[in-house]
Amino acid sequence: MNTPIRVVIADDHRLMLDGLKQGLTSLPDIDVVGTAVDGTSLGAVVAHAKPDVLLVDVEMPGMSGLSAISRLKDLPPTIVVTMHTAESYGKSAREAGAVAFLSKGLPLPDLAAAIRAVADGQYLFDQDLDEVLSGYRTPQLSSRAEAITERERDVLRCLVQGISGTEDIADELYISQKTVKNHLASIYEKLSVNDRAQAVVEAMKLGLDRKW
Amino acid sequence: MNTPIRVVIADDHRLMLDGLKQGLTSLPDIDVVGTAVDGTSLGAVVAHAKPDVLLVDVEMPGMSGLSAISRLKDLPPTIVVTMHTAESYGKSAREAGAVAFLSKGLPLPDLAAAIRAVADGQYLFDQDLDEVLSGYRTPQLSSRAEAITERERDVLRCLVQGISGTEDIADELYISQKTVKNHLASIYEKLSVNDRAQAVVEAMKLGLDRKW
DNA sequence: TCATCAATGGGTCGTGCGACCCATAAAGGA
DNA sequence: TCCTTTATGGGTCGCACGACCCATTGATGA
Repeated sequence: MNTPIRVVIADDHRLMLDGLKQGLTSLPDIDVVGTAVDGTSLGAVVAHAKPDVLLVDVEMPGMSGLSAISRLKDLPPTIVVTMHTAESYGKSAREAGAVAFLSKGLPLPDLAAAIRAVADGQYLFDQDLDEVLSGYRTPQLSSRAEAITERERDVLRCLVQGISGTEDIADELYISQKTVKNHLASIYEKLSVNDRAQAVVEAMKLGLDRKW
Repeated sequence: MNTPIRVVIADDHRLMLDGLKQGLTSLPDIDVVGTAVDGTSLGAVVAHAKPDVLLVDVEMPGMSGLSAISRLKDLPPTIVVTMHTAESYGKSAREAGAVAFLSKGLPLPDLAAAIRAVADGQYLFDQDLDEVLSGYRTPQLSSRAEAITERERDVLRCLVQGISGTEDIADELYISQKTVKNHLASIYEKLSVNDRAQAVVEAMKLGLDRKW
């Protein structure tokens, strides 16, 4: 199972910070491991959380996002975001050590893609963002989840929707009860669980309920 | 069960919009039923989604948030948010028909509290925000969920954590297997389900996994 | 004072569930 | 060509689960 990408977010607007944190954490392959509301505390947070990717707002009171990251040594791959669409900060962001420069006008899934991209070593300064991001749009599911076949997913979806009885699932999918049991047995093995309740928990943790 | 509060959000920054949407939707008592990225489309969205509460950013290109809402008739209780801490827009917001004016520096849980407050008929313009919000901090759980007792929640928490066997739960909580079964039976009745898998699903839908 | 409810516990009964054995048809890659 | 995987199905067995019945303690409130 690919370990999730560890991200630290810095933004002085708590609403933005909390929203991003929530939105990114809900993705199965991204973990928000720390946050900062100003430039001065950022160093300590990064040193402690050891993120794979750093996400910083340019506009911050006191120390700006750019001076904050240029002051860090051992800077992880860093994405700088701004409210302005203008590329005014683009050059300075690069000079400060950032590997990506994005607008806050971007949809959240694109930011997620950008995080995956920079975690993968990409640089994102140019205009053809879409081209680079397209390769990173789908959340990387863990290997265990990938092993779940189409039909097994159907069964799992029934469980997550509250259809838990063998007979109910069989009726829902137009197959025999025995086949349902066979699929469940495969699911249990692949998810390392041993009953329906645990399967539901694992399915939700892996994000299998959100991507279909 | 109290129906969730229906909210429409308008913000030109997609990152903020998507983040807020995600963060608010994850609350058990709030539903985001529509979004707009500019002032012009807001009217149509509100007319279609019929929200209980409207959340609007002041700073938006084209038509500002304020002129957008002042143009609406049948305006639902409206919260205006701004990036600036300054109360510069406060008066204009009131004049435009808003019932609350908040900074984006607010933590997300406070925004959620504010939404509950205005849905309840409160006005939020003054400085003693904390006092008003304090009464709305905890998400209003549905009546069914409220009926779940302390000990039953312990059992439910075990389930959500993947401890599903009767004996395992009994060991975890230092009680007999019989007591576990009794608690489970009560849970099933209160949640209108009939096995552990369905109980897990319901617990997560009601947000019982996030508030303890 | 008395009733109610939460939490703890007992027992019994039937069946649904999970673990194991197996087979067959179709599809797809080596 | 053959082997692997997927989806479909059969059977058996033992135990755990859920549905009922019940009691005792302590707290809380009418």
